[in-house]
Order: sequence, then C-alpha cells, then structure tokens
Amino acid sequence: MYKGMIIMDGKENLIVIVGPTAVGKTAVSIDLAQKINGEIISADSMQIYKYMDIGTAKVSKEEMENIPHYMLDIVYPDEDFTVAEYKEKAEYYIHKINMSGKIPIIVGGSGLYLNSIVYELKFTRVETNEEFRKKYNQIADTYGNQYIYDELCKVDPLSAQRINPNDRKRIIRALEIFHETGKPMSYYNKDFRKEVDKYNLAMFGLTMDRRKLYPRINKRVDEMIEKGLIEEVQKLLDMGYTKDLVSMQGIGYKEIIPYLEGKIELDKAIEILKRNTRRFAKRQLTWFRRDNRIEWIDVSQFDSIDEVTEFIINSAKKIIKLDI
RNA sequence: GCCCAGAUAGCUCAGUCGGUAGAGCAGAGGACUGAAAAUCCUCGUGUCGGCAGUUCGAUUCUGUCUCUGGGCA
Repeated sequence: MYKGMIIMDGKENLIVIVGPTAVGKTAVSIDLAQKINGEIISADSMQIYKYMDIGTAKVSKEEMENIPHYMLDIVYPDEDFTVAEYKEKAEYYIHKINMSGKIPIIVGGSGLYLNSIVYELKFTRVETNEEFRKKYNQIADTYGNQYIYDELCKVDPLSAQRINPNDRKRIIRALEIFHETGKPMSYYNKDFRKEVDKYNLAMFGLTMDRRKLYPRINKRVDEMIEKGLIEEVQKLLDMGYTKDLVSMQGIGYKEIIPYLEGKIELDKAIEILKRNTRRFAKRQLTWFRRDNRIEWIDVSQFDSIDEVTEFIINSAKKIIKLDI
C-alpha cells in the first residue's frame, strides 16, 4: 500500500484519468485508488444527477469497494448545474483529499469539466436566464441564426470571432452573459488555455482502437437495456422530469423517450442509442487528444486492469511522490 | 424452363438524351471558456455485376452470362 503526501514545493497532488466512454475508466480508477490510497472525483456531466444510474453507467456502491467518490448524485435532474459550480466543488474536494494525506483522482469523460480544473478558467457567477434564452431562441427561429449572430458581433466582437454563426447555443450564451453582467464574455477568462500550475499533475488517457471500442459500446448498451434502462427512463418521466431538461437530453435518455412515447420501435431506439454513444466516444477522443500533457495508455495492450494500474503508478511516480 | 424488374460508395437509392457519377444514412477529421452525453464546422474514386459488340469514346445503347427479387408454369 502506498501512502500519498504533499511534497515540499507545496503543490497539491492530482491524478487525472480521462478517456472515451466504455473504455474501462471506472475499474482502473478504483483499482488505482486502492493501491495508492486515493479518492475519486468524477468529471462527468451526467453522473451528477440523482436517479440517473443505468443510462450514465454510474458506479454502484458495490463496485466502489469503499473508495470515496465525489461529484456523483449531487443534483436533481431538473436542477441547473454549470461548469462554474463543478470547478468550485471539485477544487474543494481536491484540497480536502490532499489535506487528509490522500491522493485525489479525477476520473471522467466530460472535457469541459476537466478543463475547468486543468486550465486557468475563471468564472464569475452568472445566473442562467431562462426567459432570455427562450426569447432569443424565438428570435433565431423567425429571423435566423445570422440575426442574433449580428447582434453578438456588435456587443462582443471577440467572442463572435470564435463562435460559428450557426452555433446558436453559444451565441445565446454569450449574449446572455453580456445581458446579465453588462460586460462581454470575452472580458472574462482572457487567459484561455493557460495550463494550471498549482498541482503536481499526472494526466492519463485510457484508449483503444475504435474497432475494439465500438463493439464494447454496443455490448454495454445491450447490458443497459437488460439492467432496466427503459424502466429507469419511464420512472424519471413518471417523476415529472420532462424530455426538454438538460439531464434528459443525455445519451441513453433522449433515445429511449421516443420509444416510450410510441414514436419508434425499440430496436430502432437501441440502434440510435448505440450510434450516438459511438459518436460521443469519438468527440471525447477529439477533445482529449489536443492536451499534450496526457499520457495515453492503450488498455487493449495490457492483460489485466492490475497491469494498467501498475503502469499508471510507475508513471505517476515521476510527478507525484508516493510513499511506499 | 419462360416472362418481368433490378445489379452504381459500407447500406438504401438517384443519375448520366453516350463524354468515367451524387444524395441520405453509416463512417472519418476538427472546434469547444458559463446548457457540454449539449452545440457547431469540414470531408464522397466507386473495376457504375462479368465478358463481348456498336462507337472517336460505354456505367449509359445492343447481345450474352452470373446473381437477386417478383410472376407464369
């Protein structure tokens, strides 16, 4: 058993494990946590929701092996949650775990959430304004995306430059920030992509050839159905959580709802769910590939989880002092 | 055995009045600062079933063969 501790330069330790869905992050992270005296902080934008377990492939209590997990089940499916809150809470846990002499391990596949920790992103509190969003969605419906994009060009030309004129969601968000704070979004977070310097940071990416990953994804979707994904979605609908919620737009939920509404056949819904999961995995890989701090591990080259974990430990030792 | 309709991208199909072809889906690459499992951008060379004929030139017309549907016996 290793025991982690804060080393002399005063920086806190942090291990990050990323990777596409279904690559096996959960099992590796738990094994790693057991061997290095670590605790796990999830970086997953859907596992934050209560009652959404099967569709998000959330770790079960049994799988956790008594390793503390944070950032799971922290909000109800109809509650607003933002990356700003994620950053705030996750950083608190990173600190707390370090103070207790243990090693925090961030595990997840949500790129933006991860970046809020490993890049210098600063967020000031901006409440979401549903009315504003609704109004601008309607404007865009009638006059087109270009119309609201032109408005953004006037109030925040810097942000407009990097947002595509068709990317309505980002345009509205940027306008919303201007509307709420009186300052353009580009005024905040000027130090875009500046890497954090406050951690002894060891980042790992689990990966495998997509010809191997895709069958795993398909299999996992089938297992979700067997475990009762349809019932889980029905239960959420019965509780009054509607399909337009951010949470219900998650993969696994948005595909099953049309089946429950009688709009498509189950086989078709499952097929779409598999496809969307594959596409998601592809986007995750695109996202993480650009961070050259990540050390990639092709897990299909290893015979067991134990060997993957040993590899991570040996590599992390170069950055983080691990007491033996 | 005979008749009809097909055979074109991984799949479903369109098309070329003869000048070597294009949609949707699947797939690939990329972006990403406050909804992110969301949202957005870009990407289409394939013996046009085989062989022969007509033609300057055939995926396109003709013949023949093979295969797949459907019909008649």
